[in-house]
Amino acid sequence: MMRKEAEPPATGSRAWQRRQRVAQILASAERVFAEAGFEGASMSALAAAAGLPKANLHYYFGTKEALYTALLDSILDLWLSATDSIRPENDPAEALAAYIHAKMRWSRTRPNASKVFANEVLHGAPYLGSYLAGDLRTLVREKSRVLEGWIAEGRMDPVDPPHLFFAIWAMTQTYADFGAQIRAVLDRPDLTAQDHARGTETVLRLVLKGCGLRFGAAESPGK
Amino acid sequence: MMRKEAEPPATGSRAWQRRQRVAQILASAERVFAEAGFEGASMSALAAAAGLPKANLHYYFGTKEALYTALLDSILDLWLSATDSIRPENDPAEALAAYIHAKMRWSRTRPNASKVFANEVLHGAPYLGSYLAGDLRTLVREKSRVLEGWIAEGRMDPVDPPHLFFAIWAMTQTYADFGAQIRAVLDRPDLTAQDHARGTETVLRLVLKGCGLRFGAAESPGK
DNA sequence: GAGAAGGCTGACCGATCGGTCAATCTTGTT
DNA sequence: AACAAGATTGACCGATCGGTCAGCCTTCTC
Repeated sequence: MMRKEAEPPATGSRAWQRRQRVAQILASAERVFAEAGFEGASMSALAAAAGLPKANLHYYFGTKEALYTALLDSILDLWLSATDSIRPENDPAEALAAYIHAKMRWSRTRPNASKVFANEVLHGAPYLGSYLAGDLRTLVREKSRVLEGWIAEGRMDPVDPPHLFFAIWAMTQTYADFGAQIRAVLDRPDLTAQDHARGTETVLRLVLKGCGLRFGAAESPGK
Repeated sequence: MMRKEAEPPATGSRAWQRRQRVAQILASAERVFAEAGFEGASMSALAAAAGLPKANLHYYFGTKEALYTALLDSILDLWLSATDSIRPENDPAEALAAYIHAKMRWSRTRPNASKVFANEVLHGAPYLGSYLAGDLRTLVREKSRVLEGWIAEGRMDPVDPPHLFFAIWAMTQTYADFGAQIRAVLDRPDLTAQDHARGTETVLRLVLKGCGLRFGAAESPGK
């Protein structure tokens, strides 16, 4: 649950190589955990996906649980980074639109990360629980206060801020988490750029108009 | 994927007892599969939850996979039953509101069923795939045509119908599937009736206003 | 009330699970 | 060149997995 950057080790050094290996294992593990879930992903499958012997994963992470939580930890950073646009001095419509765009982009570019997160929460968040009740709750309260400010100033309709966040998370992440269902219904082997554009436009429309804000076509911000 | 009602067997008869047992096993299996996923739910755990010896489950269902697909099958009926209100002769606002209410009610009363379904889709719908590409796709096309009719008549804004369905599914089911996250953020051991009311109101607001339809408070249908 | 059929279950099976470890190889330091 | 520390791996472990089966019990039929 901690983030630390600091002293980047010299390229090629021992510590650097170690980080490379760890990153390589986490990248392939993200795919396996997304497809199979925590219980369904076996250490041998994770090892095969990483192109390494099973014992090597245990050398780096100790246990399957530790590998999983390390992966979750790396995914969490992505989850929070998109709310930056929601600040009191910004325009509500532009801020929410930027947030939605960021979330939709994340679903398109990192669907497996989204699925790992979704799977964790779906099964009761046994490892993420304390984080959800901690950092995330704090973040939502903070951003909710911004929305309440906008509402009090008459800049948007009185939408319940936490529930608005739940709705935005749900609508944007569904394109990653439930991509199989969307692909099946739309009859596509993969979602096209146009599908994503239409999805983004639909989410923008519901949220912006739902909050009493202006909504032009996807990329025309004018009134 | 088939539905059959026909000849209800006499109470107390052999066939009747068998159905009772099957229903009892499916009910407890729904809970276990929802909490642990397909791979995470062991036959011994399923047996313990049902209060029966493991071999008894195999007697009724043969394999774990058969038990799982039987459960999925029983859940699917619920999934489709709520779209009845979306018919050309109905009022768009009332029809969508009824649909959303039905979906929200389902999330509150049958969260485990929703989770089992979500877990299946999340991991690529290996068992439901053909259903999603069959019955569900057909249903969405049919209902989308109704929405397109309303749009053509100027009775609602030009929202992309399939994506509107994706959004509604996502927003309503999130209260079941990601309930752990919502409870954590709201700091509740369980969601209250008021939480659900606020969630319902938020979804109604986004969808109705997003579609250019009237939206009064939750239960006041007036202009 | 005897036989058949269906319901039930303890004991067991091979396969696979997550994890361990000693031996070996590679790399950095001196 | 010699040594230490880190990295790698095949072989192996006990536990648990899904599944099987022979035998017992209960219930219905005639």
